[in-house]
Amino acid sequence: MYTSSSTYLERRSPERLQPLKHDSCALCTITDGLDIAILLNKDEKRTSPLGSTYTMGSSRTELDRADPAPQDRDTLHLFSGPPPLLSPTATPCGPKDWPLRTARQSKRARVESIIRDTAGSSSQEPDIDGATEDVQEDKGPREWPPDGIQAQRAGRSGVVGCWTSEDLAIKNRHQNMKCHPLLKFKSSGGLPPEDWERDSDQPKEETPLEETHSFGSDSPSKDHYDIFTDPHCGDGFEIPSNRKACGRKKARVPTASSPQRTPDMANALMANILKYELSRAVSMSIDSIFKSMPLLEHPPAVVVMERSAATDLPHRSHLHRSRQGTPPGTSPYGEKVCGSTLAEVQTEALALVVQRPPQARSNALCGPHQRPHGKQEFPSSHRTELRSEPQGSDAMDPVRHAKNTCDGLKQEALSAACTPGSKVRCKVNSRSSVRGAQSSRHFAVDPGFLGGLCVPLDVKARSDGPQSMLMSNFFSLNDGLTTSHLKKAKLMFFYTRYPSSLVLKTFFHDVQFTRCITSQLIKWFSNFREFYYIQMEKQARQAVAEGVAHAGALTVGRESELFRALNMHYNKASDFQVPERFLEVAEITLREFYVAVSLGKDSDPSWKKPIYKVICKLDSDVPEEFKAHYPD
DNA sequence: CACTGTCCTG
DNA sequence: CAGGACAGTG
Repeated sequence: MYTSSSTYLERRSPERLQPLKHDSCALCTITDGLDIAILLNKDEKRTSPLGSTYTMGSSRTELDRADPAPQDRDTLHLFSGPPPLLSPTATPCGPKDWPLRTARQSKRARVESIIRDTAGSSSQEPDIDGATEDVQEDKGPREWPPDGIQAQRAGRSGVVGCWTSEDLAIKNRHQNMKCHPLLKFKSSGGLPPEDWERDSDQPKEETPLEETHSFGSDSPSKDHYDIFTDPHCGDGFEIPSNRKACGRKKARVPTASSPQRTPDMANALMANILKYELSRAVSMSIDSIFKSMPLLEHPPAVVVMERSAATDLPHRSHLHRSRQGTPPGTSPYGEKVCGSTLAEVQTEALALVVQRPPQARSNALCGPHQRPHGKQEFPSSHRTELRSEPQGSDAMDPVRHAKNTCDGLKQEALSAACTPGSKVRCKVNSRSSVRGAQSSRHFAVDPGFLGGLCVPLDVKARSDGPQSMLMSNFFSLNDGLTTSHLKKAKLMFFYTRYPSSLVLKTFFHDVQFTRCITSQLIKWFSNFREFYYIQMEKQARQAVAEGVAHAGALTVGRESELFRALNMHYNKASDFQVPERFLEVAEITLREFYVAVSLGKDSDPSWKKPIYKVICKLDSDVPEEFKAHYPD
């Protein structure tokens, strides 16, 4: 759930850092949580502005504020994930001889700080909350960053406008604080990253993904005090891989003056804090999930929502981009996400939302397949196979319903998905739709799931994980043509070689007819015709070459070579009883070609056109059965 | 100009 | 089977 959110930031952060690395001014423009770590890191290098992270946390308890450590940890933890930029061999960000021992000391110091603060230890400013105390307390090794920098950041990032009155009140009480870095989260997403952060701060919350990529693997315990150096942080600009660790590590150097407290007290306090943070994190993550739900419910709105995505929850905007063909490894912000893929980022969350037991899924969406079949052209021996395809039109009903609820704008958006950039999309659609099945380079997605969901072929082929699976399910359900559609089209070809768009819409009523879909269907039939005419011409030339006396001598029977070729192409499984009429039409076509060839008309570049004209008049009505089901 | 169909190519 | 170029049509 929220893990993905935090992971998102974690993955992203290194990228955001990149440009900053060499340009300290860039700090001013950063609007998400990253700069916090940067600031902390940088500041800590000189001295550390710990405690600053607290003052503005208006929603936090006094206890929280009293101790900068947890907050600090949280903040830094934002970058504790498996940054793609980090190599497994990343060197520690701090001195190599900073061992876990130091970490324990830091922990201890933090707890002590909590105790001290809650006990109402002295402060130079009586009405000041813990943050200031912390500042005072850590005054030795830490300093506030130059006011100029903070003010600059505040100004440029527009953070000030986001301050709550309480924040401001607190701010006013702290002359040293020009701006609280954490406030920036308010302008960058609504969900305080520290909350996501906190989530992942709990070892239990760590996803397998994070574990595999845990660059802090040196310490299996996921101790956040592990120290790593981002290889991209040159010149001592250290970005903790376990970023929080890095920053915190330095920040939390215990002071010699730290009073000793009993471990029991510390534990109790820590437990309380933990409890509080946990419950808060859970509720926040639930909120974030619900915030992103509308997206899933109204797929066509994607384009419309795109604009706001940038200012929305990061993982949400991320979804948009992924869906819109953002090249793999490119973040919604156009940055390369080195190493990790965005798909990975979303994997857990989406899997949680979508995955259900195959059967339940199938039933839920598609329902029992009801085939109003008459015998007609369908041999009973194949009835089972035909019925087995759960992609009845019923299956699409939910989608159609959803579509119907869309307003014009959304319809337009959906249409747009197939127009301007549509070519790309269409390509993906049909191209992979046919080949995807065979192309095993596509990924392991529960086939039962996809089939049960009546997911378009392209989706099946493209699915490179639960992420794209979810995307596609909601986005493409009604704009993709499936193999079943293709098969149906081929069988329809036995009746109509030149279907009108009305016929297409009638018999493919379960797909959202965009221009893209329409032309794809038209293209299909065009291809069918192409093959058909090629076979006819080939056969006619062969007849001419064989010295067939007259056209009447040419017949097309079910045993003929010509018919076999055609049947193999349009009815590969031979599970469809080809209508007699088709044999007649084929015969007529063959004779037309024979006559033309034998008369030497083929010297005319457009000699086939008259034939086409004849053939297009031979179309017959497509049986009603084709409206009802997929002959797959 | 948009759409459709054919032809060629991959 | 799809994409692209091209031509014909309304």
